[in-house]
Amino acid sequence: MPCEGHYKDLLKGGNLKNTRQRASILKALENAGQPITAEDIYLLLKDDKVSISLSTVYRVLDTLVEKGLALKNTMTDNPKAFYELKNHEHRHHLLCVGCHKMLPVDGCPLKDYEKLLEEKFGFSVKGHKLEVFGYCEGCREKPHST
Amino acid sequence: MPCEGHYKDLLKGGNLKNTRQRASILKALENAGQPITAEDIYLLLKDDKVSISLSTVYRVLDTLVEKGLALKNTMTDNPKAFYELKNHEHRHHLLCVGCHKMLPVDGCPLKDYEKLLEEKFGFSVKGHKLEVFGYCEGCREKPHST
DNA sequence: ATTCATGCAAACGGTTTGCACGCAT
DNA sequence: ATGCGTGCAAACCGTTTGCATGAAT
Repeated sequence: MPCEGHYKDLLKGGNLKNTRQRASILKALENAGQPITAEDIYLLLKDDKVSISLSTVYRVLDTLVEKGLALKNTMTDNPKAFYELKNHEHRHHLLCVGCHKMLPVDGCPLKDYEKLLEEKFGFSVKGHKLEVFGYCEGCREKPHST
Repeated sequence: MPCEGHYKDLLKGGNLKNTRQRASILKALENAGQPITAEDIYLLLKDDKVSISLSTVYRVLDTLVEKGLALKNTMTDNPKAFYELKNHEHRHHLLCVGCHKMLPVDGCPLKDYEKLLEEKFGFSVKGHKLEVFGYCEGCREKPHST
């Protein structure tokens, strides 16, 4: 349960001025607890009576990613980028193509694979993106419900 | 070494008219042997004196994907979509962030993982996208060459 | 002859950018 | 006081679409 100053420190660590917009975006990302889009953030903050512009959201997110405080992701067949805080454990998400929910899964199946790539191909792995899609438990029983 | 009629059959199988543009796009995808963008195809065909428009390239690619003849992929930090023929073995690519080459890797580390997801979460996996990035053998020795 | 594919140009949508103003330091 | 951050509106760029023409069946 982080206090408000929490965001302040995060920002200071990146040599970033502690503005209301930036702190609000960090808070929104943290509250979400899963990847959300720039527009999501924009609307969340509007609801919260935080005055902000969409371009600022994009600029702040870019900065956070650049400073290593956040992660950016895109998924095929959705032009919008998703952002998440780089706080929590490394994890992936299952995308239900029925209800479009994202199911977080802790742990990562790729650790050994990356080691193998280093050894076999001399490829120095810096990161990866994994997108698994299919039907969640609820939707697999009624796959034509949409 | 497929003959020209090869493409014709592919198209017929999808109830698609056998046009010069479609056959050329299929050929370009096959020649490439790795994921390429719509613009890549457009330029390749222009060089080859095949008259075609960019929108046709997009429309044909969409159709091919829809018919299951091709795969579409997007990578974070590159807004362009990549397309490849769905001919060959399932495989992934290593993206070098130094020289931006794509290194194909046969095989897939996710088979067991997908089985696990089915069992543990009741999630019916339909497919996945994997993007591994880092430095290739050539670039890891001179990572600041760009 | 009919239906489907193509080319062109204009629209679209998410993201980026230039510039003037405002706020954190 | 200074420099970085923000808002606005316009630009950007990959992609999509409407419509009239053209080609495959």
